[in-house]
Amino acid sequence: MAKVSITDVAAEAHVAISTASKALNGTGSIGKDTVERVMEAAKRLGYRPNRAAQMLAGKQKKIGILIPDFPDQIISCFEAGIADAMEEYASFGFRHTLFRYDNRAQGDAAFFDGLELFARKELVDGLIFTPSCVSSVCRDRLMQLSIPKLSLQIRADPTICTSVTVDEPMVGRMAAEFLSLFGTIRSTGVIVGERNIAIHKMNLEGYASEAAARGLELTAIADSYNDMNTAYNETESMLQNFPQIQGIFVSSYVAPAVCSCIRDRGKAGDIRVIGVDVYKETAECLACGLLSAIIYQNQREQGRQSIRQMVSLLLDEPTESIRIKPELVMNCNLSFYYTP
Amino acid sequence: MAKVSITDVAAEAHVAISTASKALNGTGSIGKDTVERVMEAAKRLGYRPNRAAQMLAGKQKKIGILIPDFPDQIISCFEAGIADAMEEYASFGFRHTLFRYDNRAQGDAAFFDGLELFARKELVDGLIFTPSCVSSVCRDRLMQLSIPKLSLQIRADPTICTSVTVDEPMVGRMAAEFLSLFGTIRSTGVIVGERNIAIHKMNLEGYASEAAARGLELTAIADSYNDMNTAYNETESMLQNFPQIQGIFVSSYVAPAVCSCIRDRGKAGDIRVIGVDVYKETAECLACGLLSAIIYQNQREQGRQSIRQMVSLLLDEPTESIRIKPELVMNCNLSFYYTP
DNA sequence: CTGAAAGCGCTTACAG
DNA sequence: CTGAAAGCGCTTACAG
Repeated sequence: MAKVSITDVAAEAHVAISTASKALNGTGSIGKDTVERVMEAAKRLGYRPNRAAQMLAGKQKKIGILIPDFPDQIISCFEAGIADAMEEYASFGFRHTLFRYDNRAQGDAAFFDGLELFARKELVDGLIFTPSCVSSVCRDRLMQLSIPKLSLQIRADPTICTSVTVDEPMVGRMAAEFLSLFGTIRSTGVIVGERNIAIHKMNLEGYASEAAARGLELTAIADSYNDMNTAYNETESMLQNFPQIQGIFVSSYVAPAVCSCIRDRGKAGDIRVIGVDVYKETAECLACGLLSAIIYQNQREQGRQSIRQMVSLLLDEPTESIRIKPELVMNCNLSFYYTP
Repeated sequence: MAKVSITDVAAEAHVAISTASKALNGTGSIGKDTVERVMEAAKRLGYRPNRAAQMLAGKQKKIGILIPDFPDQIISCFEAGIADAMEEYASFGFRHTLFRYDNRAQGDAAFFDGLELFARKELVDGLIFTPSCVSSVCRDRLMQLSIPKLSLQIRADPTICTSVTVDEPMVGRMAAEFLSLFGTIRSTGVIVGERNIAIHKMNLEGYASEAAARGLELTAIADSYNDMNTAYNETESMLQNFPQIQGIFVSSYVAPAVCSCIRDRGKAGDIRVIGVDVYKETAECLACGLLSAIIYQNQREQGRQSIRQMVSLLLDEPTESIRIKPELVMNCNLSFYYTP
């Protein structure tokens, strides 16, 4: 099976190489039947384009990345994964520009500004973004962009583009199974980010179903609105109102506040807490035992895969949304996930 | 920062492009001072070779892979990871040939045959292998091969080549931490493959140190010699001689036999078992609860990374041995690791 | 709508 | 020891 090149395809279809190239890529204007003939020839011969040659001949592709800037430690994980993958592709001719928008600003203004930056200057060939919004305005604006798009971290409407996210329900399920392992826990509580935001809802649903299957009771649910103080207070009232609770799952990055509250109330050791994501504060809680485990949402791998997907997109290969697997972090393997 | 190419380097060093190329790659024969001048120019300009162009111009690189054929389900995981990565690199011009040697045959004959196959025909530019042996003969034979080499799954003598393996001690440590989570387990046993084989020894040492740190007693150790019947019998006598044991770590793929024995003796539920690696039988034990968790030695990632490393090696980039992180598999996330 | 030609950045015979 | 030239497989102005 000798390697078949575009020259072979062109010959087989009785056209010039340049014509074959245009037909294959859908660029320029070529006769409908010519396209058909070339496509058939390519399929018959089992033609697979040589990426190295494509990169060398075409202009260098540039990937634009638009992500939030808070919370910094977690966003940095995405960046690390992106850097990982880019290092690999950079030597093949891919470039990238990363822009962080202020996701604590009023509304979605900062997100749109970032979008304009990339779109107006036409300086990127593909865009990876984390939407700050679900509004129809956002949707429309994104639809206007004719370059390949990919949503990172937050699942986008599939009619807009494919997504790379963690498997959200699995995060909750793993937390529930973990708490059930102890055998001694019966009543549990969950502190989510904000119940009616899709991602947190999915976390919660996963937790609820797995908890039910394992005989764990879901006694109380509270929203932290991603705020440490709120989380502390909600934990306090949860402990007061439901003294039977022995396990808590914190599905956003406020687990340290929950741990503080439990320690302050002298309940450390009595209540098992499982949080999400690995960063300085959760790592410390895990090390000192206030946190029994962490479900790592694998931001690094999410970042890495988003680049791979975008490269495929830019090379016209078909792609599908993917769900990255969460990983359970205990004390001994923490070093694989976090270095002070 | 405009992209700097070999043309720029050649100009800066006042030599022809072809001379610059040879100097940079150490091919052909060129004056010592010329090489120096080119190298300096390259460094000054921050030259980074374009891989796409290298692949296109050079002859297509072929990677040879020589791995055992037993146990099939586990070796297939390595293969899957290799296929993953090759799919990516194939479109850039890399090829590969995989050969499985019979690792249940007499001595190391089959391994050497495989080695000869690749070496004699000179049909590969780089070799990834899983050594069946640690003999000095093996060592010498490998040293003779002048192509880039990489040891997969089993750590090779670093003077021979770099390795891609799991973090062996961590496998044991995670098992110990997991068993300690229950809070009710005090006395534990370990069933290893073969105590004086390096990889199993490292598993055991990791387990022992983490167990000690967590107040777990390491009551008994037995060798299974990777044989199901032996494992069954060893478990039987362990249960008999040490009835106080409440947790068992099985560090080779014979966990199903250990589970069977425990079930047959009516001890299911009383003794927590944690095994390694995900395949049909362990997946079933996990699903039915005989196994409480599995430490996945991430063969797939090992396979994937071995290809990436080899690609780097073939492109003359520096590499270091890497230790892949094991992952804890519970019931709910089993689907990420195994599909019937 | 189609094709001949230049060129992407490199390596490798080949000739000096 | 050094260099001029061909060519890897593609894309993209450019000319018809």
